[in-house]
Amino acid sequence: MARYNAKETEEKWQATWRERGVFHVEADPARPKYYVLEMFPYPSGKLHVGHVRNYTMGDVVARYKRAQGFNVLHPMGWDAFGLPAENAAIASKVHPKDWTLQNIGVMREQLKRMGLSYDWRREIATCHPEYYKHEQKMFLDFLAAGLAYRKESWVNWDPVEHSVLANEQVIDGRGWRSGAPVEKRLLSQWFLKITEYADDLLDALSTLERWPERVRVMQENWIGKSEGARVFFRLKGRSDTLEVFTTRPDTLFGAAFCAIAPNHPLAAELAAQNKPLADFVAECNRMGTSEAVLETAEKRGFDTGLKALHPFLQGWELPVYVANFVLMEYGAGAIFGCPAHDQRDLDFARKYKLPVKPVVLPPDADPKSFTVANEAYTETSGTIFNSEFLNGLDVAAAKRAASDRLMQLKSGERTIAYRLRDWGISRQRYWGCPIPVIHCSKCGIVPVPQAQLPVTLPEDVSFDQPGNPLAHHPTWKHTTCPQCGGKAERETDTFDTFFESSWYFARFCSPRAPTAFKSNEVDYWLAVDQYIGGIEHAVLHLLYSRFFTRALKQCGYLGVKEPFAGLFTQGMVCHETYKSAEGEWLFPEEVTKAQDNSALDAKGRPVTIGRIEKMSKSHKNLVGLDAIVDAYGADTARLYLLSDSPPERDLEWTDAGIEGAWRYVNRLHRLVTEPPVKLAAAGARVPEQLPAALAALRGAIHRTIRDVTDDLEKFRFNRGVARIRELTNALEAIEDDAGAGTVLREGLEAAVRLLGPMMPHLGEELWHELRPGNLLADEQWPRFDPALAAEETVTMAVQVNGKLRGTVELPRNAAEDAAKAAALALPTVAKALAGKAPRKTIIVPNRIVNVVV
RNA sequence: GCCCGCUUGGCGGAAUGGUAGACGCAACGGACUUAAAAUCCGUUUCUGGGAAACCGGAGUGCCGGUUCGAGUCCGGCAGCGGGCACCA
Repeated sequence: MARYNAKETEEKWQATWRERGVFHVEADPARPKYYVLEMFPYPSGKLHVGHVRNYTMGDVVARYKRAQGFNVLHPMGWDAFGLPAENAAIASKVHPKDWTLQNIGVMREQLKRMGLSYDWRREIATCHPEYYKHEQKMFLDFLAAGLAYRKESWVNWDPVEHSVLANEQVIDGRGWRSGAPVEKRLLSQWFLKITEYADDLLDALSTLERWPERVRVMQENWIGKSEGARVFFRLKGRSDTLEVFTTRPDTLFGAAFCAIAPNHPLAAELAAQNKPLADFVAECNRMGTSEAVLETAEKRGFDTGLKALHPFLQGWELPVYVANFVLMEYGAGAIFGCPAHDQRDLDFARKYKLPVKPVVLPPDADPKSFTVANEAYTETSGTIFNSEFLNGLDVAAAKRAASDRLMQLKSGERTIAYRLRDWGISRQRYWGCPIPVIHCSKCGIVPVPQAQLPVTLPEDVSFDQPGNPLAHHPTWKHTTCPQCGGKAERETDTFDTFFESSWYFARFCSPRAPTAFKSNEVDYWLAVDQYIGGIEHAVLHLLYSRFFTRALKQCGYLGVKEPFAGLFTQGMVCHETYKSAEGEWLFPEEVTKAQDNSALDAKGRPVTIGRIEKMSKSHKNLVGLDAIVDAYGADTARLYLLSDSPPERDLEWTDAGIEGAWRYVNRLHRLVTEPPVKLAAAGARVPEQLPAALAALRGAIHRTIRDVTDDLEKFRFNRGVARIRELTNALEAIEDDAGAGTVLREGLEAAVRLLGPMMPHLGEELWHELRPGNLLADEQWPRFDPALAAEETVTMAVQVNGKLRGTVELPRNAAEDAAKAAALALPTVAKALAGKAPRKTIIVPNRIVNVVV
């Protein structure tokens, strides 16, 4: 028996699709559109099977929507700027551009072998000036609109990457790529005003109905909105005030101290005349900010001797401390401490012997005896006491009353604080988009005139010394000031690479347009209807893109503010890990597994089988894509990636699993090419009257069409595959009878069409076998007949007191009396009743009869 | 600490409040074969009785509740995973 020749077949149909331009697409206002997009890859080298899971899912959606008549945009490109290219340049003397373009070449061919339905004419790579020149213009527009600005600030410095990182790129105090503990440095940097949109980014989350709840919650937490008040404390003996932020103005009468951040301007001012304070501030700045340090760090303060005057009570003086736990970046960089109702303030108060006065009385507590010992009362239920005009109010009312009084006294106002901070976009790296500004000693910072764009990267760079090659370049940065014509220097920082990925989805609509976007194209295609990618971008790329789209809208580029109407976050592909006796990671192909599941390396030495982890270069637990496609074909890999786990969960890649998918590919191929009964001619009608078994099979065919369609709508690919396998099993078991050939044909055609989006090459091949002439890719999605899908007889479960005692076969929609009679006629039911008369009978039509005694 | 999510056979996983374990993987037994591969058939939640056909009992992390009926809904607990966190 001939095995399916995947390689030959897949190449044949890929050539056909390519020659006929089947997946070329143009905007067409007369047709409904559907934009499917998978997060585009960084061209890091070669693809492994873990990379292609989300492309496969996107392709299923694209092909399915196409078959349903949508005008489907499904593009692919390359997030081509980034640090690995520079690291490769340093390590192996290859130019980042050459390295990147070469990788793109390799990966493009790998993707093409997967048979993905991309319109390859729309391919973009973000490292080309034809792409990045547009974002240079965007930046200048943002600058003009006040959405981009430069400031000196304490930034996250990655000592391994020799560059700044955004807050979103610091994970547990370490660089997101390098894993190195991040240091703080004071640098002048470019920022985008994402905080300007904090409220809108938060509010609009509720409109993203087709986003995973999880991602929305993560963005909500990241934005971190807190409603509260600013309080201006007058300072004794000074004319200025100290501003603090609090979410609990209701506890102002419980205040015991104020504290400011070590890098607060007031701290700097006081330290100038106070050596011990200066030493304390210096010590705080030396301290790391990693999680481990913070966990163990002692809460420490330094009494400045300054006194803050309480806004509500004349003569009440609070000591002002510099404290190591107060952050300059949040709120006002200063707090007031209420020890009774904040655990950290309580610890601080005990340490420095400050008073602890409770002002919120818990429900049922006695105002005369209630005290706070070692645990602050942080709940917001209770009544305010010890608080003058706030006494007797609940917490919410007291917050309002306190804020109102602050306003009256001009000692404060309501405000909202966000955890979100502006997006620092400067990177001290070569392989990125140059920031189009010029530094002039006379004119200051001057934008590059739009007519001079793009500012292109110089190609003749050297990576011999650490730091930014652009800064070391002998000539590139030297230029003239566009304003005064004098000597000036170019900005040598480049954009964070998340800049490029914040608008690429819109560029795909008109990828060769001379301007960034053609309005008729972006208006037609955006927003992306279905976006697919990893959860790791929940607060990176996905938040930046939402902000960027709003900024582009503000500057007149686009009409939409939300880029992605639907989002699906797929699980990762995992694999066992292997370690040699020396403790070195081993690739799966270096390991041989024995029957008892023990493992040996190439030289026969024992190998430790480690945890199942996400496929990654660092763990070497990779399965190369080429080897799998060579051995089994793209369709087998696609089927496995879709069928073995629900798409949002992780999937473990195993040899046995891919073998199982390969078996099914061959089985289906055989079923069509060597059918168990002679197939009727194409287009032959199914007879009206069929033997019972064939009628039942026909019902199953139509139910499968109905249910698989529903599964694809709901991203339940694994369930859909299971249903089609069930149908295949039933078709294999068909017995020859009158009309069998027509029913089998109907079933096979349905199965092939339903599997088409998942296994497009096999689909074309089998469709060609069944219906020579038309491409499956051009066929409509199959329809089902509801009358046929409805079962003629149903199996009803029969319970006595909720316990299953048997089943009865009845005609669909049988009368309740008939169902009851049939159920009571069962001997097992009679036995369970033990002579007692049924008290009640519950009947759910076509499902269950429950006899209650 | 706060906020999410998850917990079903040996494994991945199915089940609009209505027959728990579809579909697959693995394992075991058998057929075909000189043999292997491939393929095909069968068994496989646990457990009691039985030579067998078969007849029973228990079972979806744990405890409780709602319901004629709970994997599914509600309350509590545990474990695992994730996000945020000196955030005032």
